Amino acid sequence: MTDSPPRTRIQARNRATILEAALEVFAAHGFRGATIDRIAQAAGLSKPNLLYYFRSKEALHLAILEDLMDLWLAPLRGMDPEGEPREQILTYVRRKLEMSRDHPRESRLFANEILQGAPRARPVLEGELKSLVDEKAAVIAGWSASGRIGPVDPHHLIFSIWALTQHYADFEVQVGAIMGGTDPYPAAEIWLEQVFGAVLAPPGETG
Amino acid sequence: MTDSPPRTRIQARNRATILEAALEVFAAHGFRGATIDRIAQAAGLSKPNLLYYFRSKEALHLAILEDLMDLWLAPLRGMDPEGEPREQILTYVRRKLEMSRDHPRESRLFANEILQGAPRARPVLEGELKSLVDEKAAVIAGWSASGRIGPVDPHHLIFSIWALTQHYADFEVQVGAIMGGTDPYPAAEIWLEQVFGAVLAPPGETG
DNA sequence: CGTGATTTTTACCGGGCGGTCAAATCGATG
DNA sequence: CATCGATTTGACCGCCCGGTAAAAATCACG
Repeated sequence: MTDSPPRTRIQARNRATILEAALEVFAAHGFRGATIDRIAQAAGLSKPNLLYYFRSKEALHLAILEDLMDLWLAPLRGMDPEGEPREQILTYVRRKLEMSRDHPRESRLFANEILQGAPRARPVLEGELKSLVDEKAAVIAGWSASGRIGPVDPHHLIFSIWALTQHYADFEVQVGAIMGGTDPYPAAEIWLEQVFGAVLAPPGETG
Repeated sequence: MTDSPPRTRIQARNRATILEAALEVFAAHGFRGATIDRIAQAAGLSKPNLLYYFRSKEALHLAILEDLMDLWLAPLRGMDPEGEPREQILTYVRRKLEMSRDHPRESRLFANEILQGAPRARPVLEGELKSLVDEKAAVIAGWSASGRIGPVDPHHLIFSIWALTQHYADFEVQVGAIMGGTDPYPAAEIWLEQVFGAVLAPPGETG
């Protein structure tokens, strides 16, 4: 009754509302810090009513995680082995940065999960994520070996892209405290292009 | 009775033990996820006994935060305006990476705090941290303007150093899942030197 | 508009958590 | 070894939280 595609209009609407509210609350307070009551309130429902749609807090969190995975990995999946290497990687960087700007809650929810030791997401990390990363790392290694980009450590390059882009979402408060009221994203976009442009440049070139 | 320098040997020993245990538990579970009971147990004390040394969970967390601040900002403070620019920055990167390797719990505790919106650390961010960062950013800007390093955005350069180095502590589980059992730090050190070396290079130079 | 399924509400439970209190124990000092 | 402060313990409180049960309200459909 709680799983499987929604059978009624009400179910579809409420499940979506709940997921949205839960994303907000989980991202802001982490799993333990979030309470069903708060999520229900944010969704405009009573607690038992929410539990009518999701068996448990755990199930709700898991549902979000699954929903998010596709969105989250899309930019990396979109990196085309047949494309122009430098452009592919810089596009990946740009799309990841847009992800932080447009979906900071998703970023913080993931960050929370990983920080706590990924108690719920570990299978995904070791399965889907690892194989995708290994696949794309191989592509980058190929580009690097053929001299189309400079010599790079593909895995650490990917880590760097994650770290640099997600930082603006996950540590938003800190960035904000230091930058005052200034929106960091325009400058960040330019900066990240500069950083990765420099790293990817084949030896002997100058930007 | 709970504040001020410890008056007895027992107090000094127990306060230290508690802080150590609390660091462990707070880093692993966040503020809300950590329980006084768990911390007390990890410290080998009873819950009321712990509360004899720290008035409340809040006070304990705050004490840790204060204790940590010096350790945490030391690498940035150590950046010498009179030193050789490239070396100063690369040394900062190296020291920050060592911080992630040798003090991952501290890193994760901070990350947790910031992620939750820095409810307890915000004053420090907007005061001490901001002024230190602004000061060092000005130094870097000077180096950049005088052409001793390439043109960089000082604030975003600092953010990048934080993001890249802390990533290895805060997202350790994810890095571990992808790298298998391999220790990422040796490769990370080389990689980060490569990255920042490339970014800092004055135009026209080649590494 | 009646009827059966769906949705929502009200009331509640058991456990855990932050914190208190008073009594008991320990430990240094004379 | 007596004494007094420092330390530790056990018992407890009130609140919140995740989750349940069953009745009540609502809805879709003939």
